[in-house]
Amino acid sequence: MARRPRSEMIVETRAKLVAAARRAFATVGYAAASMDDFTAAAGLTRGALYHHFGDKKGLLEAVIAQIDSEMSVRLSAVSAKAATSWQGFVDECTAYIEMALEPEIQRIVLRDGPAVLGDPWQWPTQSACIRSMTASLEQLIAQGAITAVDPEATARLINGATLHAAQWIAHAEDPIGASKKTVQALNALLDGLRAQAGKSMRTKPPGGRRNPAIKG
Amino acid sequence: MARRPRSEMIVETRAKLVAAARRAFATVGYAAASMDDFTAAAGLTRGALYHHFGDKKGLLEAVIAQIDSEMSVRLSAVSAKAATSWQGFVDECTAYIEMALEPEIQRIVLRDGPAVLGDPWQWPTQSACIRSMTASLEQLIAQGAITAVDPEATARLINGATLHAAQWIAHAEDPIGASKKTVQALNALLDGLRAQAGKSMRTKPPGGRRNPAIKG
DNA sequence: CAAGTAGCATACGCCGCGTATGTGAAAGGA
DNA sequence: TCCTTTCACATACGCGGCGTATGCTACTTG
Repeated sequence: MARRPRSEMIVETRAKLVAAARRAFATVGYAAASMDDFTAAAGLTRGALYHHFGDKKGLLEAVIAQIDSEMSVRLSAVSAKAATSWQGFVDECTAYIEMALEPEIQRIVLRDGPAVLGDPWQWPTQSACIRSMTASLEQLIAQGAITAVDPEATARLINGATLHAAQWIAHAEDPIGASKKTVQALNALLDGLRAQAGKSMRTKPPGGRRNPAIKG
Repeated sequence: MARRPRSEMIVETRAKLVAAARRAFATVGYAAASMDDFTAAAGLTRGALYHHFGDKKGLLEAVIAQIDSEMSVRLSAVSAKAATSWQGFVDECTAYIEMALEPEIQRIVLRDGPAVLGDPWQWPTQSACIRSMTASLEQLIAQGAITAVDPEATARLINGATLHAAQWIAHAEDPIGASKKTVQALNALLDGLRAQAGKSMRTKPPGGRRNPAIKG
């Protein structure tokens, strides 16, 4: 086989471990995932794991960091393609809900992550998404599009609202209906942020579809 | 010592186990809490635990049910003493934040609970708080105080917003300032729900204090 | 080419959970 | 009162998973 430098083997090993762990954590959960099992599935042993990540928690951190960076990329892509800042912000919120509907994100990032690693606000990674939303809000405030609330506090509130709602939607007996209701209610709440001048105008002009995201 | 009937001993044993587990879960967390340790702290052994609760998860369920019922009581007390339905609803939301600031609730109910037991919306207990807020919203809609959004979806959103924000506040470098900002932002969001006629009027008449809860 | 180092595997011990089994005391009937 | 049954709880055992200490091999560096 091709003689490859050590550095490449290392990143490949790390990637294989993270991938295997990610699969295991997503399917059976962090607690039930046996390190012997999923390292073997990656063609390695626990020795490699402890060498690279210190312990099981360290590996979970790496997995979450990976997922979180993917989320950040997706979020910025969504807000970038929006027509107005406000619409971009709303789209970002709905995109958040959509992502939180994915079982992998729910299980690893939203449930096991906080339980094992402590509050997510501590880990620097999660703050990427928060920072993105905070930046959007700051921009909107500067534009005078919304009332002058604290951007970070608002971002946290909206974040929590979307994440929790997503978990409800995912387990609802009628997920499609639940998501529609949620997006409607979310729009109503977000309208509270809009500057008084625009209060009578809803997120989208009347007649248009309320929100295209969360396709049934 | 007094000869007491068996049934009394049983409920006392259960109560001792729940109390000991609650203490252990709150301090070191569910995963790190050794059953041998905290049953011994209660003057019992794991035998009693398995007899009454089946397994460790069963005991966690019992602990959460206990905490949750306490939360329900506190919430309904708050909303009951409010002057108007709307104010009662807002107070309920802020009370939610206050409770979510307590380390015990954060750790057991908000972090370990979902990770071990699955999404909280599944367990019947948590729904008590949700149901309370849903009922408040339904009443407000019937009164025409707020726009006709779906009550349950809205309750979930607000619930998630307050819970997440509380976790942020708890770990913020300036918890007092963070809580003030959060309550302001929450009020702005909630204003989005108010019927158009009242849109110009904020949660409290201008001149009054914005929100008395979350005392600094 | 030799020495050092780092990536990873192997081996061992400990702890914690779950289950199977045992025991003593309360409940119930004659 | 005495015997029997039941049940609350303790004890004993085995298994699996984590963490660490140690060893081996191969790449790097002078």
